[in-house]
Amino acid sequence: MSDPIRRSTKQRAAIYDVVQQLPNFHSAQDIHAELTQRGSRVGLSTVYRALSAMANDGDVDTLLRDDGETLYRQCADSAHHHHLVCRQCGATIEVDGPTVEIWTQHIAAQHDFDDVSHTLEIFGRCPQCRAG
Amino acid sequence: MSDPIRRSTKQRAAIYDVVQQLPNFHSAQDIHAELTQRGSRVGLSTVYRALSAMANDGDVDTLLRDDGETLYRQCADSAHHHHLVCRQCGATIEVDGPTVEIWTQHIAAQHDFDDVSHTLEIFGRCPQCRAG
DNA sequence: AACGATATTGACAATCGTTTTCATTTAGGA
DNA sequence: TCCTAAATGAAAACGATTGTCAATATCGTT
Ligand SMILES: [Zn+2]
Ligand SMILES: [Zn+2]
Ligand SMILES: [Zn+2]
Ligand SMILES: [Zn+2]
Repeated sequence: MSDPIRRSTKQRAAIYDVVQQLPNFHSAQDIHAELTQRGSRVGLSTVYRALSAMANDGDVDTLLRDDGETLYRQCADSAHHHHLVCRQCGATIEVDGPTVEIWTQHIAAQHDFDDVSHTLEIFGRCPQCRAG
Repeated sequence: MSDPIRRSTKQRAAIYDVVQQLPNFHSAQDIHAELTQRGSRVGLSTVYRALSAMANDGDVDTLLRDDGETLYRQCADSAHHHHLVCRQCGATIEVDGPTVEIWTQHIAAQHDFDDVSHTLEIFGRCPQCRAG
């Protein structure tokens, strides 16, 4: 019933470092490629496992791409927030919307829904990409 | 360059009917199974193609599940709206949030983002499921 | 009604992200 | 050091979706 004791490994440390250092959202395979690039030979399965765990623990944010691929990112803000993401270059800005949070609560209460959560992402084209 | 002329077929009509009649969100495979159940022998590829086209034309709404599977639904409101979805039974309520719409515009403008869109879904447990 | 160009279908294979398997390795407490 | 369970990774399995392509069906034209 209780979760197994978690041991610290070279691999997880390496994965953590990469996620920490990469800007914006990246796929598990991206991160695995980056690790390989850096000479860290870590199995792809391990990368998937580590990222899932980190996301589960709330240590990293996840973003579901239109095609279903999951992207991971280490955000500055550990509290609940959302993202404004450039569709073209992936530039990501963390945004906060107290009003939206309240609104979702309202809607849920209004329909007598329980145990509420929500997903919200804003997509667009950043100034750099518009200029380029 | 121009799109090919679209011809109407038995298969697409059958798919359309099923989507029209099924409540809530369902996967392409769900819909294919329902068609088979009804005795309509339609290829799975055709179901995928038809649903993609319908979604593309804005005739049906789509919802990305956590695991990346795409769900389709025929909504009553053809205009832009969002959903309050029961995590357990899939019961879906269409909701409107003018405030949220304005807020996303604000955020985008504030960061000089262009060509803005957004995704927003609310998940929870409906009263029926709480009772059950 | 028959024709012909081409849009559509569907069985099947291929793709691709992700998960599982399981034998081997490793972390960390005794 | 020793032991046990956690962790790894190579490879296979998985599952949703897409591509292939020969056969079929639609629809404007004759
Ligand atoms: Zn950009
Ligand atoms: Zn929120
Ligand atoms: Zn429910
Ligand atoms: Zn909206």
